[in-house]
Amino acid sequence: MTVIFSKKCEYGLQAVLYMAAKEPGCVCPSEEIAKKLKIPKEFVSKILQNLTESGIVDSKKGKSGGFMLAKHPSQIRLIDIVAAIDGLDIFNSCVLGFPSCSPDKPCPVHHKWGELRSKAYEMLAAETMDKFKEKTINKIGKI
Amino acid sequence: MTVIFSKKCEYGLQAVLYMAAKEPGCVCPSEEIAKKLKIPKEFVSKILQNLTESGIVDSKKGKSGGFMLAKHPSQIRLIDIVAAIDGLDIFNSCVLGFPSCSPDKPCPVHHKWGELRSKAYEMLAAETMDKFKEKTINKIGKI
DNA sequence: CTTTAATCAGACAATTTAATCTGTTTTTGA
DNA sequence: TCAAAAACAGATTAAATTGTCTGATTAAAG
Repeated sequence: MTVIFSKKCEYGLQAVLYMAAKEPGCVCPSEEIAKKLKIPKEFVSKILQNLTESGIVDSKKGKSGGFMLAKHPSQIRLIDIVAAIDGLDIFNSCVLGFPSCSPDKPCPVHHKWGELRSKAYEMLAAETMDKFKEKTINKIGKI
Repeated sequence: MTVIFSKKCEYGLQAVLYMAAKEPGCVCPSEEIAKKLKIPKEFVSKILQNLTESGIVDSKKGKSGGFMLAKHPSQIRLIDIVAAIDGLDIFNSCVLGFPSCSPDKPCPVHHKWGELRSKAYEMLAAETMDKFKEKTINKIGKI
């Protein structure tokens, strides 16, 4: 099997995209998010608690509580979620699994892979949540 | 955590690169490969058995036996190893984990990510083992 | 004030992946 | 022929990831 992001990270990205697609400041209980995205409720709840610690999400306890974005969607980048959940190791470690792969000890694909990786990073760092509102609504309607 | 290839696949790529860097037709016992690459012997042995079934590697049992490449290094692409071990799902499934992501049901990053993914595929499909001989020798000397 | 619905905290279970172990078969070479 | 060294097969263990459960705490609303 091959993975880019962990399930945690995938769900985290989905959940934040979901919240960003709703009215700003809107409070979403984890159950709503879980149902709409068809993912486990307790799991998404845990993940959003993590993102709360990272300052990306805010939470409100008690009845009519739930989660909401802590910042305007235009201030949240895809890479912020990835960094908070999976970390940024993938953008530094060797794709072939060689130890201490670096410019002076490069693995055979160091340069070529590095280019792709940089492009991926740049993409994730350039795109903010506000750009995806319409696309997210569209996709979630079709799950 | 984030992963591109599984450990199996990483070790498989390393082992094939190692064999491709040696004299053509050279027989390598798994112990030698494991020691040089500093990876578990039994594990690499298992992986090379898999690659034998896929026709990328050949094996010779008994004393002075071991593994060797089944084809000339110029006929083995990086993507062949990936396909044999991890499969090519990563190049088809949604990076955000959305179900049935496709051109008519695209996820928010479908297009942008698709471009990067295609570039990665093309790279892995273009590069053959013979291109890496020198770089591999260099890297393994520094592990 | 009590019920209800939510986060939160932490333990637990299940699954997958990674790694190890044990033993068998095969082949070479002394 | 026999011992050594290898692949091969399959079971087992270990670790990480994913998912579930239980209960505590908090806050709103009747």
